[in-house]
Amino acid sequence: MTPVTVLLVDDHVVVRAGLRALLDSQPDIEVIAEAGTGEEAVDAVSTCRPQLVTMDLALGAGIDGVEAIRRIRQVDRALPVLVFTTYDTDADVVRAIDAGAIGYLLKDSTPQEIFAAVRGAAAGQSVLSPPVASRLLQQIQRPEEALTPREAELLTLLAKGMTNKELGKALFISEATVKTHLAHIYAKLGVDTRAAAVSVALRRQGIR
Amino acid sequence: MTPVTVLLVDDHVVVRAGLRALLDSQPDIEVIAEAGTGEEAVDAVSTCRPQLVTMDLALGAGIDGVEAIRRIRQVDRALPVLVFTTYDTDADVVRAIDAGAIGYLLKDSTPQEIFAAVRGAAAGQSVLSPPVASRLLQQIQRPEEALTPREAELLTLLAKGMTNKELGKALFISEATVKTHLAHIYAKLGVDTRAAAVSVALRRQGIR
DNA sequence: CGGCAGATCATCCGAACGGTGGATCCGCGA
DNA sequence: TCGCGGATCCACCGTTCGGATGATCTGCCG
Repeated sequence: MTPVTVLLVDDHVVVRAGLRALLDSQPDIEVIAEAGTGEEAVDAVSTCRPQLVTMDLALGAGIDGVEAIRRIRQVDRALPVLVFTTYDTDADVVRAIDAGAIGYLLKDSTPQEIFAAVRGAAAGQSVLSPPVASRLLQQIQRPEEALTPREAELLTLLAKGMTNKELGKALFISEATVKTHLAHIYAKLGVDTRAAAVSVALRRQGIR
Repeated sequence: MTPVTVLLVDDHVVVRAGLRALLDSQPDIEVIAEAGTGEEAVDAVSTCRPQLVTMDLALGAGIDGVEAIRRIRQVDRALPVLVFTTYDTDADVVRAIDAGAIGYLLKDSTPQEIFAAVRGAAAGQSVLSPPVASRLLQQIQRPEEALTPREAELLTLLAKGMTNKELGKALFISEATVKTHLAHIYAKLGVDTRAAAVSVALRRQGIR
């Protein structure tokens, strides 16, 4: 039988080299291309026609991993994309799955887990790292903690240290509305000050 | 001539495999051992006697990279340790250099930079990734931005979302003193709200 | 010894914030 | 069609915060 052909996408040469070394050690898996940016990845999908893509979410320059997934799936909706990244923040996982990723693997996975994930994803099965899976379950089990898009938007700006007045101008809403959103955010996050909310926000949604 | 013998320390199998693949492609460099935790690394230094150690700072379980560097240098003060990590937060760089690292390399470095760094470090030369170097220079050129220990302490607690009153009780000082410290912190960080200060604090000192 | 930096405390005041309790509008699904 | 959740808005009120300013005490370095 022919091996599964894989395209690696990661901006770190070292990670690409490592994944290639690991995957090529398996007779039924073959890395046929690498890409260091999202743009390269989209091109490589067209030219190399891999059967599976592994995708880092943080890609340094250019479009990010989520956007790359989206574009790849515009080119080939059947092509499974397996996210392979370091962090499993709530927002990242949801955004990646939303963009069409078939699985979400953490970089500290064991080789066995990685092989199984690649084979599973190539066969069309969803694969999630255990920590990611439990996170998602939590998210589902506690929907009351899920911020609305507008609240998340506000929280992001809040994390920049903006005042209510500035938030209002930035979002084209009144200061009163800002305060209403903030009150909702505080309730959902279990805090009662903007400083604490910023703290939670930066931990949750990763760093910027 | 005999190649430089290297011990790789990183909790990610993929990264170890990648570095090994890269370094072993060079005739004058030879990876002789790998370690996934700080404790393993210290043991491996004794048993394998490498001429150079590459060290990730985030090691998952057990002691962290900085502590590992410290212990390795207790075993062999002449053994150069090259930090090889993803992030270059101010605090990390300073702590690693302080612990005795001879260089600080970022994981998104090119293979050429990595080879040069390994050869340089093995020869006893200090090597810093350009972004890291510029950061350190900034730190030195703007000592006025350096927070006093007390201010840093306060900032850490502030990042937990505490109010002035709570900060005062936690640090056994009056609320007035808290405000004085905060004013100094704001001036040094170039912000004027506690939320913005928290934001800066979390970026600077890494997370947690 | 004299000064300087750090830590401590104080007071005052206007601005910003957080809590409470409303209100309207819209779209979506039961 | 009738809710319900999301987004928007408003007013009131007490608390907190940030800025300005000045003061004392300590330890250290020249």
